[in-house]
Amino acid sequence: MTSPKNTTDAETCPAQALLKSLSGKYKPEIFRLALEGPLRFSGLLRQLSGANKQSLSLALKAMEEDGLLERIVIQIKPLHIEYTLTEKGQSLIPVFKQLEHLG
Amino acid sequence: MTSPKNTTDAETCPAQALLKSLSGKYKPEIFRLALEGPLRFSGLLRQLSGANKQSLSLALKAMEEDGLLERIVIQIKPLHIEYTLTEKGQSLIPVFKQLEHLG
DNA sequence: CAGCATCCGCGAGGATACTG
DNA sequence: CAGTATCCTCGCGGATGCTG
Repeated sequence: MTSPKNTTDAETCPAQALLKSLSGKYKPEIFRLALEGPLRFSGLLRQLSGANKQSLSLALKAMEEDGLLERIVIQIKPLHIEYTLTEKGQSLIPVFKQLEHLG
Repeated sequence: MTSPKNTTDAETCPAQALLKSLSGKYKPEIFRLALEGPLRFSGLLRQLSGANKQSLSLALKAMEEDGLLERIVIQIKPLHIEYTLTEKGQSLIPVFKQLEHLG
């Protein structure tokens, strides 16, 4: 309320939103890996050293609910599931790189 | 190790260090208030709505140990104590404003 | 393979009482 | 006024076992 058109306002600042959506131990790294192509659950488990199924599952679900990732079920047995960046996720790539650059 | 002179390297990136030193519920706001002048304990307690003495005390001590704030005792009874930005703290003001601007 | 249910440990932060 | 000492709560993340 201090200034009418502030670029850091929550609604107008995608960095704000992204920062919130990526709050969590593995989410930033998951997002970064998603830049390189579709993700698989078991692949992530290996790449995110230290993560377990539970943590990973929760992180992916949260990112899906935040509209960052899309969950794609490939109907073969055994099931394969891919996670890819949504349109919204892709639109946030430049912001992500900015944040990454800051640390 | 991916690139030799990366601006996001911990040692070369003041944003990194500041982000770390300001991790905590009240520290960013304390820093911001410190820009406007010397801080007093009881004043902060009022301005940081929700903070209690314990939380504030720990935050101030951590920021002091991180070299951001200087603790100045004014020897009158009852004791008054002021917290001001150190040289290092002042040197980080531009970085702080950048981070603030991003959210 | 992918994911949920359950249990556990830890650290941040809050409430309150006591002290110099 | 400016803390310190305890105690408590809560959420994140880890470990493990079961299921489709």
